Amino acid sequence: MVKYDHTQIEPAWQARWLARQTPITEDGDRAGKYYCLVMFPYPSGRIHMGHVRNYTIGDVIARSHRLRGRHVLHPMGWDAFGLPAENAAIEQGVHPASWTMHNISYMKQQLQRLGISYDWKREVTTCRPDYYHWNQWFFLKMYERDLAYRKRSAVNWCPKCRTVLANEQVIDGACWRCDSPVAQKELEQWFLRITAYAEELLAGCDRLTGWPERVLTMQRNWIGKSEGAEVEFPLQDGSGAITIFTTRPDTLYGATFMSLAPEHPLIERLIQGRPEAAAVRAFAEEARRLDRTARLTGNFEKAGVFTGAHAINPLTRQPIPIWVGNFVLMEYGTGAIMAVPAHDQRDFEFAKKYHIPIRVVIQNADRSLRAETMPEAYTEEAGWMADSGSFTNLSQAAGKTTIINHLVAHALGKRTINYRLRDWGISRQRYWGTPIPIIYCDACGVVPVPEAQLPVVLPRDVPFTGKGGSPLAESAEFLNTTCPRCGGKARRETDTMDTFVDSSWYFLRYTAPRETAQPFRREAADYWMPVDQYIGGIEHAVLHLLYSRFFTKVVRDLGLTSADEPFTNLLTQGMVIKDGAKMSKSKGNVVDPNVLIEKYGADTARLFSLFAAPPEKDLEWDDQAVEGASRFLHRVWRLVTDQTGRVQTAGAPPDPERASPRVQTLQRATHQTIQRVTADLDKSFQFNTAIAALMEFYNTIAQWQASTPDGAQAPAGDADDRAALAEALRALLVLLSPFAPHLTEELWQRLGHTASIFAERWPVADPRWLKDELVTIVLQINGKLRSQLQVPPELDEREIETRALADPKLQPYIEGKTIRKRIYVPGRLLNLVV
RNA sequence: GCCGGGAUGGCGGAACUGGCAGACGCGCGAGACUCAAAAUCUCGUGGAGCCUGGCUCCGUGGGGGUUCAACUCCCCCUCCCGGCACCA
Repeated sequence: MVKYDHTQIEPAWQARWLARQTPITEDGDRAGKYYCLVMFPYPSGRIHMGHVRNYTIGDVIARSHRLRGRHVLHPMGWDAFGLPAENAAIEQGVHPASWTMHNISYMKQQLQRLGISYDWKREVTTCRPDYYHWNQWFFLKMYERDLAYRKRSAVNWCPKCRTVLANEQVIDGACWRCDSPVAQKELEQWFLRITAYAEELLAGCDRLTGWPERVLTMQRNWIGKSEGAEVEFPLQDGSGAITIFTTRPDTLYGATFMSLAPEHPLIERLIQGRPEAAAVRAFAEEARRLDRTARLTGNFEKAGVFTGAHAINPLTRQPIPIWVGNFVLMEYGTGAIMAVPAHDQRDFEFAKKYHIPIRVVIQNADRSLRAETMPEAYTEEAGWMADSGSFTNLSQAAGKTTIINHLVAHALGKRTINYRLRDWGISRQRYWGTPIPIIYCDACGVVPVPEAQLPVVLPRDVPFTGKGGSPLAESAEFLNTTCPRCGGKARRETDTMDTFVDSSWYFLRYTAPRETAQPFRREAADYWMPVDQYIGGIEHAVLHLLYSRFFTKVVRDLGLTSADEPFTNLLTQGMVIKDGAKMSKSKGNVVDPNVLIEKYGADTARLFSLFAAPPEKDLEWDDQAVEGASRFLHRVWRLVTDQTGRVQTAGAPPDPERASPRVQTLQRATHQTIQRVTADLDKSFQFNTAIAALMEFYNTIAQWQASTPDGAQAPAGDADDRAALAEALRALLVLLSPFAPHLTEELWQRLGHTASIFAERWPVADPRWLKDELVTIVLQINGKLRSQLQVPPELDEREIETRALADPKLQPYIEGKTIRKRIYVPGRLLNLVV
């Protein structure tokens, strides 16, 4: 017998698959298209176990759909711009381009060693000018449509990465990449107007039924829609008004003061010449200096200062004091709020602290609220309007709409919607990214680079000092240019784009990766898009997944494709854990995929990473369980190679009617396994149970084989027996092939097939074999299991009951008792209530 | 605080639409092979008790409920993971 030697088999098949020039993307086309995409990696150096798991999941999905006759697109590429390359340049003196390209070729080779079936002819690398050309092109299109704009604003600054971060890239006040605390900085920045799509991005969440609920929740939270009204509060001195945003216009009669953000532009005018002026300035100054992380977490003392000025409550016509509050955010709403102590907990505390009146204007169900005795604000959106002029006694809900209508009718305010979502700041003060295609001319101002001059190529000779500031500004050759409009002296924008721009449309580029005249071809994109199955980590729940949805909508509105959403189904796979923690160099719990592949082979690595846990859950690494996966593959190898002689010349298996009981047993197992594995893959990618079913199937075949009558052992043994075995082994191999492609391909050839196992069709379960010959009927007395009955499935209820009543094990329970009720579940159980 | 997800043997995890809880794998125990070990193969393996065929009771985070029957449905609670959070 030949031993299973993955070191021989795997490289040989990888070479043959690669050499076979048939474009795998064009295989199939019998049952429609299927676009299977796994988030492309940043080429950081080498593949880690998380990648192994991730790409294996994608490969099993792609291979199984191909076997089932679909036209499958399964591409791979590189998210190749980014900071690590630039840091390597600063630390080791390697150019980011060489560092990146070197990593790509190494990681590509690693992916090939895993036997992942990518269509490498469609490989996309974002740091190449043929790709980022189109980043620039999209930027210009957005600029034309006012979806890209420049503004000076306070931005998130990571002091370690020495660059700006988008709001989405600040996690708990720290940099998403390096965890450093984020500072505020005033800078001129380019923004993409993602807020123009806020409503559509939010509404789309309801239709993304193929996405995990928690990702949708995160996106909804992030967009943070709140509906309400903007209301004008006239200043008492008649010199204008303050506009506030509120979600509770029904509480307007209870507004007893106002608060402005410390940055609010109106403050200076309000305090002009008042005795409070100095104190207010000092307070605002201090509030602005408040530690950003404290401010982000709300972890500071809420305080305010009275400006001395008053505004008029537009409904009560009463003057109310205007304060400045350190908790009011200039970035949200209008930077000014009306404060209703009785119905907002924060306002309540503030009013108590500064002795400001509290007015109850919404009563609870039993109308028992009294301003003097309330221990806390009543914030329920329920109850009855009180003390609210003509609105008194309306229900809270009716009051809300009626008051909004009243405000609109009297031009006191308007219905508005506010979003938490901010525009996407994309300027980065780093080198290794897409140059922003803008030119600044002293005469003409901001001038976009004409499309014909794209791409604006990233220059290679730039000093990497690590001192901060945009490295491109150091390159005189890049910086100095002529104005495309007037031909005069001008300089280029030296910031580069956030790398999330690159990954926001790469899935479109895969549909026509070598296109040179446009980002992609419409027919190709319309054929393949949307991605049927997208696979990646949960860490991109808001970042990449939100940006990609935004880009897709922009691209659609540019008339380039008809897709509304990029990804129909999303699978977020769990992390790979060892010793209770995420694998990381600093914790020293890393398993190197190369070592694993050398020792056990890619098939074992693949099988284990799918078997140990369902894909969405974290996977706890277990070296011993890896051995288990390897053992299973060895057993399959031995079983098939031992039986090759008997199986090679076997004919077709017999019909159920004329098969011997022995043959029936195996046939039934074969078809039930086909059914189970197919269902597990279809349902929700339950690879773990699919593999378990294959293991059980192996166990059945091996036991069946061990019980073969002596005479049948020979190659010329019983024909039906051999035919059933042949069918079982063929099914076993094909069903296992997406998981363990090398082993199954090799065994397939050894069974005498000349074509690849991947040219095979996925087996279809024959319904005639799915019925059991005997079913077990559970016998219960009062719902407790007391006995079992083996009966043919077609046996009727009456006969089963007769047999049950005769069952000696039931006698102690039914003797001398009256049967009050019988519950019969066909094919499952009979429950007698006594 | 709000939202989402979760809790099942020693471990990873199964269980259709309410119908035999613990599939499959790991580990562990016993045996076979071997001079021996490794590898491999066979059998056993939720807990407790009676007893050695077998039987009984308990058991899916905790407490109640619905039902002939609950890991599954309903109510309350605890703990864990993730997200959001002075957002007006």
